[in-house]
Amino acid sequence: MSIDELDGRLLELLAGEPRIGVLEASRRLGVARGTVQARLDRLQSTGVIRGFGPDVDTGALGYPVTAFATLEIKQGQGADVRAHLATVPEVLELHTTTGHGDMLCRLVARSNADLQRVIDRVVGFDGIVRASTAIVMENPVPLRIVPLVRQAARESG
Amino acid sequence: MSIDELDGRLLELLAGEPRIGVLEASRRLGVARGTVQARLDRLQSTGVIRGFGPDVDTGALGYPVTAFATLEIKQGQGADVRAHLATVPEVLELHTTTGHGDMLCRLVARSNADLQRVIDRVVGFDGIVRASTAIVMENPVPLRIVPLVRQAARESG
DNA sequence: CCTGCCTGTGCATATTGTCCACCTCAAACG
DNA sequence: CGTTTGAGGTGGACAATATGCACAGGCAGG
Repeated sequence: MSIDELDGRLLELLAGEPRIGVLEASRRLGVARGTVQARLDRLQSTGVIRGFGPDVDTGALGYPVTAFATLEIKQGQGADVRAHLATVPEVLELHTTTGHGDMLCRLVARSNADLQRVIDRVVGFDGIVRASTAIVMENPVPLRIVPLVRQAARESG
Repeated sequence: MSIDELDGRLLELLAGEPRIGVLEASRRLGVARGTVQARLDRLQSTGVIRGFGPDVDTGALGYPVTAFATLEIKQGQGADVRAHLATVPEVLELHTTTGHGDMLCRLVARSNADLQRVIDRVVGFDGIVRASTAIVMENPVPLRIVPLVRQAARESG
């Protein structure tokens, strides 16, 4: 289920102009519409493309502060902590990791002051032993997949 | 730029079924098509919705390993390091932060062994003093925005 | 009263999903 | 070695649907 060069170009095109339709894509890629349709279907059914969810800017939503928190969890409390964090809207993402901490989560808040409230809510839970927070100042490389897709496509051909 | 309750429901709907069109959305929300169109336009022009980029699963692409690396940067080398990291396809995201490290980046790799290669490439650069890596084992809360959107919508009404 | 927003509606155009027959290439098979 | 088979691409067709755009009317708050 690897990606070939055409898939790569298709993904790249979609990443650049997501609203473009199958027909327009086929024109730009210089292939038949059915081909694009088939590729898209395959990419979606193999799970390479999970979906086309709207890309929401939390800043514009009123949550301009982003932070990452590393959490240390009490033995055996993992499941409880996960459940707890899942109930906090400001927790956008949660990973369990190896290394010094046990979990890493991405938070947002309305302000630096508000971040304190969010953190209190996050760590105000029994299973969490320690938390260390890093506030994001700049985001020089926003989440991107095009370079990786390009590499994946190249390595398959 | 805040969000009202209708915007919230629209975003939620789009997040759940991104491929649905304006017409279908208007049916589900019980409002006129023009209204949905206007709301969508506004959400996009105010930047709340950045776009509808394809949600690519790096695992399905052949990069099942995710890791977060905290980097400590030599004074004044920030710009160079940013430029360096931007050239590494496996760097999906990069933030500059407060706290113990100076930067935090999200990496992917083809395998744990491959991760070593990626890390070597990332830290094999003059401006980087120290790096500590946390490998992601599980992702109990994948990137989500619905709960936050719901809260933002509630707080505006 | 006026402005902004939503509604319901209509229209011409473009796109979609889904068929089909045909072609080519490469791999599997006799 | 020649042949069969299958997968994938092509170009074209079709009805059904969605889109962009425009319009007039209703309703609320300033």
